[in-house]
Amino acid sequence: MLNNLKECPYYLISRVSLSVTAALKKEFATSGVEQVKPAYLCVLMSLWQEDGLKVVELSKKAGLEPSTMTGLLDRMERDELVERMTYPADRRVLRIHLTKIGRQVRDPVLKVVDRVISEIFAGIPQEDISQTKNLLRHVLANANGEKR
Amino acid sequence: MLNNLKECPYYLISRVSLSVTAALKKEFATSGVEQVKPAYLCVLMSLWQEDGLKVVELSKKAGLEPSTMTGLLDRMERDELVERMTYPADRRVLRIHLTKIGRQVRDPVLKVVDRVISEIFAGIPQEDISQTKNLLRHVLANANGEKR
DNA sequence: TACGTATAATTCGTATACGTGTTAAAAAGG
DNA sequence: CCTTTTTAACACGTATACGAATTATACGTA
Repeated sequence: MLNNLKECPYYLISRVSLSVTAALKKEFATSGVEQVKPAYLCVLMSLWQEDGLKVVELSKKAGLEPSTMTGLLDRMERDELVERMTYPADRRVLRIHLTKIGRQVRDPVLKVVDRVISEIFAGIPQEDISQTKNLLRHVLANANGEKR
Repeated sequence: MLNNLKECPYYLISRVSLSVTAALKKEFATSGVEQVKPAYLCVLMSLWQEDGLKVVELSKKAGLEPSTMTGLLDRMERDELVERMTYPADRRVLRIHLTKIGRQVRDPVLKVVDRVISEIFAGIPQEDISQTKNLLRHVLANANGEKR
């Protein structure tokens, strides 16, 4: 039975997630992309690959609930990174499009992400990082598969 | 340059953290410990080891800001798991004590945590889990060490 | 075509976390 | 002592996330 916080994988994963979020937030704020927040990343990366996705498609890719995506898009629209556009072929749907700024921040944002990730993994062999990424993907598969 | 969400370690870690949180929440709710929320764990585990800690000590152990701990303790007090007690020797300090319920939930809560963790890591060799835990501890050390 | 069902997006209430600023009390330094 | 600094806890505003309920629209079927 677990009784030490530092031995608890849940504690470790949560702490790392919060630490990386804090590091990204700080770096965005001081790297000329002040309007970008860590949570925006999953939307931006999806739209840089394919612009004009629906809210449902974005939530699916990001692994977030649609209701969470609504608030995220509100803030991203306020920060002039995306726009919601109506879709006449299905009037329930909104297509999310990058603004000019949303396209322009791509390179600096990806540079920040690369820098933060390499700092956070400093001194850890690439092989270990790959193995951990595989383990995390396995865990996600467990979590999603066992829900049904 | 990263351009695929599934390759991004930050995405993987965040998703796993949220998945485990959701699984714990659901299991607590259906295992006779309805009043326990995943975020309470870091406080409960600290107090089960040593009751009567100060707010600052709890935040330090949990890796959370004191202002976050205030809200957490508000909810835990509302849910009758802990009480704030004044400390005459230093009137700025509040000592956090487990209630009777707070002590009673220990076994069922730890059982839920064990169960959820073993489900989430199903099919993954113990050795890989240990290696990942080491990597995460290393990452946390990087994150904390480089702040100064 | 009309009705029931499904889907897209949102709203609302709650939980969790941060950072800044505030207040009270203790500690330190002259 | 008295002033300055530090410390403990909290208040407040904001960001992020969930789930249940709601609204508008589309779809399937009788």
